[in-house]
Amino acid sequence: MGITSKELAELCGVSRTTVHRALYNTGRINPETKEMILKKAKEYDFRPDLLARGLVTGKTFYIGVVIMDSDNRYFSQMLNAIVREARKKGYSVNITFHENNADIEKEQLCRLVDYRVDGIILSSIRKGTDYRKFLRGLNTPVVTIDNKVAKDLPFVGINGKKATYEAAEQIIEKGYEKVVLVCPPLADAARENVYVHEERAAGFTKAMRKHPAVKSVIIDGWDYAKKAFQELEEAGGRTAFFCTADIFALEIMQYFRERGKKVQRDYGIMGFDNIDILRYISPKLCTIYNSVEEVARNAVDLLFALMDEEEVPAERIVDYIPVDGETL
Amino acid sequence: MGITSKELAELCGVSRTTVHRALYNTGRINPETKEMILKKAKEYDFRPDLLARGLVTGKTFYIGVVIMDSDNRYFSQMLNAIVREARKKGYSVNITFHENNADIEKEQLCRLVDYRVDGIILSSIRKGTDYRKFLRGLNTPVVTIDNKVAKDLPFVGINGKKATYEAAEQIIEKGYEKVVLVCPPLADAARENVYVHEERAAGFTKAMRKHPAVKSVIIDGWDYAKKAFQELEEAGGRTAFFCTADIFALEIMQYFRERGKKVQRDYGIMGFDNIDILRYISPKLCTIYNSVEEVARNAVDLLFALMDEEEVPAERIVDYIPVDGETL
DNA sequence: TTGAAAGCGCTAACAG
DNA sequence: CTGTTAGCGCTTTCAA
Repeated sequence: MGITSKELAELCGVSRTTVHRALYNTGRINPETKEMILKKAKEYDFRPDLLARGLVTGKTFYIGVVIMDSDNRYFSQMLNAIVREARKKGYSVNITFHENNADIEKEQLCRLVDYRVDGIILSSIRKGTDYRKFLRGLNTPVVTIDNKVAKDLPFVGINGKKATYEAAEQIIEKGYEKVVLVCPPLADAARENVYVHEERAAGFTKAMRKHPAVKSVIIDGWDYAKKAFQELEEAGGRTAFFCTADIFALEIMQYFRERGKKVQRDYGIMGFDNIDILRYISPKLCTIYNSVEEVARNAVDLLFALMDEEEVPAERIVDYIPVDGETL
Repeated sequence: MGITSKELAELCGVSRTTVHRALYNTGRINPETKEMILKKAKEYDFRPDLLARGLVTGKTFYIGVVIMDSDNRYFSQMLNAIVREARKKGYSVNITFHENNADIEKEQLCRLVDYRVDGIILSSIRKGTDYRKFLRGLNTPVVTIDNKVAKDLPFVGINGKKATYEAAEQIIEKGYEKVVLVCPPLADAARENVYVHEERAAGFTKAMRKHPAVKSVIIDGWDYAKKAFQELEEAGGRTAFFCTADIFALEIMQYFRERGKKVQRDYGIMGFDNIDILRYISPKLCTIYNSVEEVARNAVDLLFALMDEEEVPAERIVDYIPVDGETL
């Protein structure tokens, strides 16, 4: 740290108030004193203590982010976009991970509030009215992303149900006789908020009901690759796997490859999210673009609106975009 | 925010000091008053204002991180590890990106200091004694990672030179008659700190000098995929590409695949870093594990030592680990 | 046009 | 064992 405003004031032979006025053009001030103060300020490289300012103004120009972690490719892209957006508006980002642990999530949220962040973006693993009450009790604007926590909490996400509905239709059109939904998180639905995946599963089942002739299977749980392989072996017609996240698709392709199964020849597969690493994967995975940048931008935007206490619609649904590939 | 310590004191009918003593076991206090205060504190969910505390104690329990961005897979893994390590020690992380812009880097560093972070981890794009002076002038412990900024600044990284030296030897042993080093950042060496890549290039050239019979080429600049392809076409013997980052290798493999070249049959290739997405890439890329977690752990560790004003060796070199694959 | 004084919420030295 | 007081560095009335 350099010099304080008090020291600067002494150096200039004026009061702290005058220094303040010179620096922030607030109130009337003699142009000459102002210039003199600015010169000295530059000379001594005065920079205000942001902690002290935050304490008195009640604004820290910080936003807090609580997500699972940044190992997950989707989240690290999200984080990147959030930091960028925030910076544009002069905000810094305080990042924390809950690591899929409900207690940690709560703890981190409290900590952020105690640091007086101006707002929070949260991808929660919790849900329900109790938790909504807790979030409200923080007395800090919170925007939820990905997983919806409760109906009336600000939320940004995509319409996953519609996306998977349409995708399933498309798969069926291609003539697959058996379509397997791979959705591991469903197994955790009792303990965690897996809204994102439930929505995607819902779209799938809705589509399958329309086509009773096509065989349909749902796989949940984290030994999904093995289960998927069994389904492929049993077969009973051309089989496609629809995964509720790209990462599951990649794991399965890997698993199948090691067992001599070739995509397109032996099976079809589709993912969801269009994470950036797909660029390096061959053959190109069919997927659905869950526009991270768009979600991030909207989340930050909505958060700022809430911080300004604007009356805003509490929900923003961003468009998804189907991405063509070579795996169906 | 909930209730303040002053309000809590009133509620309990004692002074703020007593409240403080009850909460933090400091100094003598009547067990009964203590219990009473703790009970009330819990009842009203008192949590101290961390900003105010930071202002008075001079410690914020924040560390700042300045890296390029979290699009880069290496950095997002790094970030993840740093946040984890920091949390273990009760610290939060304030994350900022410099986006390869020297001015932004400086600005972000200042901002972090003005927020009184207790220490900073920096992957810089600058170097030299002037910049070292600037960093010293921040009066905040700074640990540099990846790129060394100046000799006597705390630094954590791996021995890239030795790693590439050994790797090059290995490639040559496999009988390749031409080895191409792909190191795009070298083209930016005048403007940026590209220490990491310079080191890796140095190890390569050192090895090649030992084997004058093997043809050796160096490619820099960001149209490297095209250039690499030209080298392959010209050939003049079995050709291997040694890339100073996995990501370059992936781009090249992609580029070559689109042009009908098959790895191992038509060329050999090796990367550096062992980023996590390689797991999904087939064939498995030969590479060198740049132990992110290890680097992160050491960086945080070293930073804490500096913050405690311990006399510590300013440099920690972490081991790399060669990773076998199917691309040579 | 300038300055004095209060206060943000906390900690810490010093009295009682 | 408890309370008073001062102060971290800033902003913001209010008065001169």
